[in-house]
Amino acid sequence: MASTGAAAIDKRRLILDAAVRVFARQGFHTCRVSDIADEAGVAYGLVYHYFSSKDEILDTLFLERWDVMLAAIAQADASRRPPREKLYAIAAFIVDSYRHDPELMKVIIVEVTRAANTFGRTHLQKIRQAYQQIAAIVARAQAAGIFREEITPEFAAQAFYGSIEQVLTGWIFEREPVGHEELERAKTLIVETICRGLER
Amino acid sequence: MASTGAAAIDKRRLILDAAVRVFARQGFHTCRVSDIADEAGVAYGLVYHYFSSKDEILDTLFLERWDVMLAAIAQADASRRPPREKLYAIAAFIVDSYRHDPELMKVIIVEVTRAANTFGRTHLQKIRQAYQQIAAIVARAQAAGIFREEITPEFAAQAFYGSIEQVLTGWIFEREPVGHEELERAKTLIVETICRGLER
Amino acid sequence: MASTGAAAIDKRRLILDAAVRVFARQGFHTCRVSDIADEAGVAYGLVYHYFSSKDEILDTLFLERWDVMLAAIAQADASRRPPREKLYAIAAFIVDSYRHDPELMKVIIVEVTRAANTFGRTHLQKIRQAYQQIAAIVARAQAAGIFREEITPEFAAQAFYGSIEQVLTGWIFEREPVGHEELERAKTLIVETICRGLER
Amino acid sequence: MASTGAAAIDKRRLILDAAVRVFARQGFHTCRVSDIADEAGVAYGLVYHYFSSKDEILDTLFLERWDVMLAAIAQADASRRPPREKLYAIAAFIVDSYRHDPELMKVIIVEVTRAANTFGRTHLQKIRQAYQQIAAIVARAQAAGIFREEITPEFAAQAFYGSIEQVLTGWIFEREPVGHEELERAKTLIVETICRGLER
DNA sequence: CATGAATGAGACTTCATTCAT
DNA sequence: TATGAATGAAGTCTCATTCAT
Repeated sequence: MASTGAAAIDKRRLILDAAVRVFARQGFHTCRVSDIADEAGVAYGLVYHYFSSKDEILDTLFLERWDVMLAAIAQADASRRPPREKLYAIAAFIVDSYRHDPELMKVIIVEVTRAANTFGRTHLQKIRQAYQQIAAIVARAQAAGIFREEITPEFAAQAFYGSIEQVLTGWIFEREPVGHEELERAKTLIVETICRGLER
Repeated sequence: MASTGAAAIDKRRLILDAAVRVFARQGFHTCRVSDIADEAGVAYGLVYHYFSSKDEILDTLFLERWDVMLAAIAQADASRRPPREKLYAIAAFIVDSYRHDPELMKVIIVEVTRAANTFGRTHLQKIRQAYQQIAAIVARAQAAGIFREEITPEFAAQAFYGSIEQVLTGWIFEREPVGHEELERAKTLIVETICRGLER
Repeated sequence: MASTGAAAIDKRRLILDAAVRVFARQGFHTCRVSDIADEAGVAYGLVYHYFSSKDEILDTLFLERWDVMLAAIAQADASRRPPREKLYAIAAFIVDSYRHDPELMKVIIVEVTRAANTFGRTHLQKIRQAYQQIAAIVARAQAAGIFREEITPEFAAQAFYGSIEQVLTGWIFEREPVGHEELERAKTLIVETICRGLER
Repeated sequence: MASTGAAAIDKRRLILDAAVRVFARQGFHTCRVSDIADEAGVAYGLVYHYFSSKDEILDTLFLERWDVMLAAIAQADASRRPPREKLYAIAAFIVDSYRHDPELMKVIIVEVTRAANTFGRTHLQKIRQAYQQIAAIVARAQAAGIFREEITPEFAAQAFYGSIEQVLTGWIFEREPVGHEELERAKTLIVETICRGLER
């Protein structure tokens, strides 16, 4: 009995994971709820037992992951390391997120971040939080005299995050999987380029 | 005959311009073909006289604009100016494109990229061309000893374009229109930051 | 060309008439929109071209007919005849309505009255108007000393209308069509019974 | 055993009573089986332990109550009182039924009596029994020379029952609860009006 | 060119019912 | 008895596309 609890498959999780694969493969608008159910190997209706709509599935996936990222950024900022290392930690986290689950990152970048428009303003708020946290790191680095003042922290955050997202977008639309080497290299290139642009 | 051609309202253009506004407002998937016809003030069926499908309207908008951008990049590259100025010309062109028609830029950034996933790979190819042209500029700057070699041209192009796109995305999702000042400033910030990161 | 306008089949009307037959046969909740389309011999989507929902079809049928009835009651009341004749005119109108289109009356009595609960309060208001107009006739007959004062006009209207509706309900659920004789007889019986109960 | 039987809450009853409230509030078609379970405070599946379908719940409610009414009518008829008093007893029983449980009466009148259509013919048969018993009372009153012969007993029963039902329908769709006074008055008005119409 | 009625496939969502525990 | 997760058929509504005029 006790073991059942542990062994029991969490159908809700099953559905979420299936949704990631289906959204990544077919796109949110192009896929049908039945595709998700099929991919998860559950009955159609069960999807609606756990989620009130197709939108809610995407929302859930986004929020789950984005909150983890906000936490990672916060943690990077909390350390006493120099700003360049903080930004490296953030870049590394995002790149590793892609390595760990490229399909989920594809869904978040392609379907949510760009669609923030159509969805409620909630996501927009969440997304901005990330920029703001990064901007705060930059601002503090400026106050400490490490980064120069000419560049506004807001812009710096956009350049930093935009560069990362663009690199990921490139990988996402590549036909072949990206090698470990290239992933690691990207972390360095991003920080190297942007920080050099920001430092005194 | 000639006079009719000149006086007659170009309905096709009317439809395309209306589509930009509708796509920007409601999103490509959320809007209906009839919304476009209504916005253009033409009959429903006329849309299908000029375009074979809803997709084709988006394709047309994208290709029209993207080709102009590819030309602008090519032109920037063709000049004998130093690389920093070439990149400035490109950033300026994109920012000015936004100033001139923010709704069109919104559609291209938000809707096309997302659709690139679902639609055929044609767009992807076109989009890559831009990166490649930018990367070529970087590569030549490296060969000339102006940019350092550590950063690959491909990544440099992604960082450059990604930064711009992110800035535009920020404006796009802002509720209030962006001032002229900020637009001009963005051009400088982008080039300043990225080029400084790339230069020796 | 001119003839086309006249000859052209009004598809909207076709759908409404088909809906009456289908609602009468299967009941509003039990029938599908496709049943209506099939019965009307039109494409599924056309139903939604003319009506925004299944509910709206029922609404339309009810309002169309009920307004005619309200007009008939008003007209009966407008005459200078004695109250008994006014009530006879009303009973006759309703019975003749049944004779003319028993299916429509079935729909209105069985489906609308029931739905009055679920639907918005609009119908309820309309339905009440009929009672109020009848009650007004009674009230005036009382003032004229023709009907006795003990019975409130509101109750008299309910008894009158309730009797008619019950007779119709009987016919509606009968397997065999009701003969002309019985229809005519009913008019007299209703008025005879109720008016005798109301007169001094 | 005996104590358990007494102490145990009769879940079946709980479900039936909850169904009355839910059907009255939302209508039979509009409510879900889960709404009934929630209202009863029992698990979803338990409803299906006691009833084989949603329909059966409504059937049960109707039959339970209608049989009581048939018995009441039979009892009224069994007495040696004059016909007017018999009819008063019947009217009183129905009005008191409403007083005692207005929601149940609403369900029976709105959802069953009018829906007899959709449901099997069983209910129709039951409903007709009531009319027939009332008609029998009238017929006997005619044979005794108390009621006049011009009005057929069947019509008389319809007028009588129809008046009552209409009054109840009025109360049912009223927003405010009906006072004791009005309830009592209705009994008298109904019998007064209809019997006067029927008597010699 | 222009119109908008007509078509019908397709998607989401609901919910009665079943079933394993 | 009691629970509520699981099933999947069915229905409403949408909307891209076609077509007759």
